[in-house]
Amino acid sequence: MNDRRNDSHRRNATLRDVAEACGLSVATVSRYLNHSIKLPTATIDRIDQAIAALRYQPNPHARSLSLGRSETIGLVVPDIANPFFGQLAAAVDQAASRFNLGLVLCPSLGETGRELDYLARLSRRQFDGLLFATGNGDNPELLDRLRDTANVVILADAIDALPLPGVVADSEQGGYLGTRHLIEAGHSRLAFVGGPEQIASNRHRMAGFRRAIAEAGTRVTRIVALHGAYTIDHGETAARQILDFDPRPTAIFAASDQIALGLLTHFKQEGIKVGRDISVVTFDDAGPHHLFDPPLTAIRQPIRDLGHRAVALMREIINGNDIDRITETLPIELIIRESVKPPRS
Amino acid sequence: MNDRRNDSHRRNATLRDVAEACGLSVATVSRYLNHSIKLPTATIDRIDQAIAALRYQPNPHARSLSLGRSETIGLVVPDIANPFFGQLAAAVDQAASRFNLGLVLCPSLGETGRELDYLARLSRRQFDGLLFATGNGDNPELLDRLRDTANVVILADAIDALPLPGVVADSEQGGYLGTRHLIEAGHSRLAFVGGPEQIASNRHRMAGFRRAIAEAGTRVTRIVALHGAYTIDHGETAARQILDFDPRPTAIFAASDQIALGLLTHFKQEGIKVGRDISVVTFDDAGPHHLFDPPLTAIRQPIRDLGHRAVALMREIINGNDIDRITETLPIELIIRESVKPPRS
DNA sequence: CTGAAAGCGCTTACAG
DNA sequence: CTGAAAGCGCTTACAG
Repeated sequence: MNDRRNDSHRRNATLRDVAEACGLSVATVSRYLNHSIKLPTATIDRIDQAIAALRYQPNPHARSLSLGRSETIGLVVPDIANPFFGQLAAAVDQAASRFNLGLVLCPSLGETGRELDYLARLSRRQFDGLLFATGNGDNPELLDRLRDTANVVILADAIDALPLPGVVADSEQGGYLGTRHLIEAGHSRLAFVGGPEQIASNRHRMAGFRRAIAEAGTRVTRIVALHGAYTIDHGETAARQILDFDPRPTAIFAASDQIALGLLTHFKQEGIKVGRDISVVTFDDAGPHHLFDPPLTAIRQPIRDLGHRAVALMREIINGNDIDRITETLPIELIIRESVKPPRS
Repeated sequence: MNDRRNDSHRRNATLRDVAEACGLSVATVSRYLNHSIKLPTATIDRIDQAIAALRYQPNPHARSLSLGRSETIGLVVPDIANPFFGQLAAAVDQAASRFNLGLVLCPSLGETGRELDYLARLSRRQFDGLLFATGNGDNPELLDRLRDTANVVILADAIDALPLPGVVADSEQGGYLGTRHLIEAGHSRLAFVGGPEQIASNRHRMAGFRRAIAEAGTRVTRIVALHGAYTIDHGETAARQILDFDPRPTAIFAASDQIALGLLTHFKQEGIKVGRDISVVTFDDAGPHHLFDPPLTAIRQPIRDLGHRAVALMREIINGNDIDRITETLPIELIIRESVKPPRS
């Protein structure tokens, strides 16, 4: 016993150490720590002193094992190096830490395998809940697992096929506003460069694109849609294709920042000047677009609100409150900069 | 007992469930799973089938509690929304997952309190190791804790005061190369806009800046150094101050991308054209700088290598191999774009 | 080689 | 109100 005591500055102190140190049972100290007991202030002081002296901190594994929950949520994102997800992660972290919820980042690289793995860890209660941003909402296996998994909230990219709680930006309205802006500038040949054709965010952005075009009637004479992935590579490829069309589209709606980056990179390489030679609006607006040449007009996602709202929803779920299994839509905003100009006749 | 069996499709299966299912003891199954036993193939098949049928997966909390380690490392970064750290996190994740190490992101917001908290969790074995990127390397309390904490590797920002294993970019050489580039373009009035004055990365970048100037002899006639923080705000403030100097510096070395972003934002606002009116080189190069107006000349950090090397070091440490408690320096690269031009006479 | 049992450090239903 | 004890689901030293 003395041995245990003596090297307790080496080992981490356990609940038992502090209980012994103040002549109480571990049960009492545990209850005190979990606020499920009222104690005389003298006792409280003794405990607090022992805790301070021993630098006691609860072992999270033991606690989680016993409790069957971890007080931690996970955030799965396709690519943490993408500033949109970086900013989203920062927003989620801020909200989570306000509620004393741990946050672990779960990068999926867009791989369904990794996503399923995170779901499995959820069911092992390694996480109490999972905030799920995925571009694989059309994958049957993933849908299957998602269907009978509780404590998931969809984030950033809707999954239409399933009634799941979630928060996303208003992609349809974003597609609409951006495209209308293009049309109002006088463009009649439009290109939509999108992500994976079947996933909700892409379909919604495309739907908004279509709505603006329908509204414009005969003013729009030509449309091309190039679906693919929300990546720089796809943007570059699409840029190449667009330059080859005859007649060439004069304005592009890029369904994500990464796509726009690819577009701009290729145009720059080819000496095509955005604004003057071709107009572009992007979606997300998670980059320093005001410093671009030219400054990039964009549909801005409400990143902070998305993150905060998702955490709020998750808290409701974890606390056992009933919640609508529908995904909420947050408003987007058109940020007009200088990448959209009238077409040169 | 039958009860347990019957609802085992509801509960998560435990090791005991699979042991019962194939008529073995939990000890044997556990040993099999941990590769510390040779079994007849018939038995192996039985176990594998039971595992598959019950969809068994080990409970990570139980495992960690029993083992006293978590097979997880943490990455503490000041700001996950900063693309430099986002890209660093992606690199670390890639390396960690290659070794089947879990990674949890620990955003510190630059707060020492949070950093100490992560260190405490490390000593509770919530992490087996911590990759530590901090701008608080001059904080005495943090230094104290770091001194007697094992399993920490310093990342991205050196801590000179302590002999700790780590990996950083060659800030001194970066400061030198960037500044020499400015001087070679013909500038004689130079400004250094840095981060916190006392931290290693800033001092090293400043030292490189000084070395280039010393080397230039009398060609450089005026120097101003504006230390502060690696933030956009500081960049904006510094830009304002620089414009007020008389005579005004004609070239700026920005010690981080965030600082450069602030600089450029203010200059743009004021109608000062970078390249023409003032030259700028940035440090980090984690943004789409080739698309800026003008494209930003930069010192590029070897982000991927930093992340990979840090994980490799951590593995050595975790595996108990002796490792030098020195921080390694990785080479940087000068990326010449168009934000540095000769001064207008 | 295999199994029964102790132990990891908590929480909490159950008795007193 | 408080404590002894069981239990969370693993791993592994110790016996057989």
